[in-house]
Amino acid sequence: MVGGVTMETAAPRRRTRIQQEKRELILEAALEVFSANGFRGSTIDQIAEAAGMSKPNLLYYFRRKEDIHTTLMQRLLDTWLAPLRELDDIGDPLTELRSYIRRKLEMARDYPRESRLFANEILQGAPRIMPLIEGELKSLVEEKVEVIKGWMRAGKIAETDPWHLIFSIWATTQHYADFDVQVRAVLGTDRGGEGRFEDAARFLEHLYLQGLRVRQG
Amino acid sequence: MVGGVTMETAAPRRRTRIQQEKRELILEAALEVFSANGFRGSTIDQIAEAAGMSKPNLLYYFRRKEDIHTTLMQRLLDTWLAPLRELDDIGDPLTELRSYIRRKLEMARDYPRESRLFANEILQGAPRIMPLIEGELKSLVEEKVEVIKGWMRAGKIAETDPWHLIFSIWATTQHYADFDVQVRAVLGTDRGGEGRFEDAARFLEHLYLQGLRVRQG
DNA sequence: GCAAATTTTGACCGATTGGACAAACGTTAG
DNA sequence: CTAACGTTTGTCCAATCGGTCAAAATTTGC
Repeated sequence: MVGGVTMETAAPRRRTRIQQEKRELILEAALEVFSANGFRGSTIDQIAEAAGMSKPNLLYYFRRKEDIHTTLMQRLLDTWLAPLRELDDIGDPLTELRSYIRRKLEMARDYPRESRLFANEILQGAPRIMPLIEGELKSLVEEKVEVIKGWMRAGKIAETDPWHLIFSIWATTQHYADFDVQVRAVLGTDRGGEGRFEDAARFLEHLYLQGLRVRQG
Repeated sequence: MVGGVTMETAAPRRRTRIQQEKRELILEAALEVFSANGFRGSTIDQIAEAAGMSKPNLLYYFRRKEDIHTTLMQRLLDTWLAPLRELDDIGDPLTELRSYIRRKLEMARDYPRESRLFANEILQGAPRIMPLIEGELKSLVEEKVEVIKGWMRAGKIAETDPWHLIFSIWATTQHYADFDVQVRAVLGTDRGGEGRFEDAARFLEHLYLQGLRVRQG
């Protein structure tokens, strides 16, 4: 087959319709299983069952368990960093930051599995996505740190550490996905319903808007 | 032995010197292994090797893998909640909160393994410590929420949601233990040294003190 | 010093795991 | 219809897992 007229350009083979569909099915199932049990805590059998297929069948689409995980992580990082990418120079700084916080909190509410998958990976020392952290993520943060520094220099928001500002927004918002069971258990049945995200949004908005407001005098 | 003069009061047998020492050794090793790999990701062999003994020898002191984990978690929760227990009515509210934040951040710096062990357990849905969360932890938080509410009623700090204030303090401080590799990678070699905890402390102090200050006007 | 109790070890077991493989099955283009 | 290709499955394997057990080595109480 080497040198054949219809030969594909090296590695990334074109996929058939079935392959595309089944791979999506597997990734969805794997997200469910991995986020609940971690990488080592999840078995191929669990993922295969969640995807409604046999283990050898699953291994026909992903040759190794790790391949599923890395594919998942690569996709994840893109959507996960989207809110930060939108943080832009135009518009009022406090409004921009408030929008960013709200978007991050909405992601924690609507995509908790993605958040937990990511948290699991970082907790284990990020053995499989360290390059992405040191590359894509780091440079994006550096870019946005400059934006925030600009706001501070212009006297639009209080002078604080932009890096730790970003960290604290990550921490406070993702907390509601990663530590969800604890949050719900502590709040109890009455306060722990769906309204908890509204309460959290209100609190965080207050904390950050007043905390970053420029102090007069 | 039953009915002997020196009989122990039922279940909790007194331990020999060797048992006490070896159990401590095992728990220390297990903390290292569990916090790095999670419960399912850790093997008894790993723990045994880290403790410098053979697997059957380890199983002589803890009959099941889960026993090690639960023992570790029970001890952990006590020391972990100590800073919150110290949060007291006496003294200036903002000073009390600042001390609490500082203590929590110091724990993240000095006991990152404990933090990660806890995070791992919560991430997996807290299957082994849910009772402690719903019991001891919940009632402690409820108690401290009342303290904070008192401060708010007295006009000492801004009126916000005390539950989410506590959550956000947990999130922002533990972040530096649980997501340590990410924090260090993003900050880079120059800013990611030991000084990062000082920077974090300064930022969090600013954020919370100004964020909770009573607004005039 | 010695007997009883405690501690340590090597060998072993059944269950589960990630993955390989060839055969069987289905689909599709000509 | 049929040959070629893509898909699915049952079976199997070696490695690893948590845990058992009896025997050996050691410590301890007297």
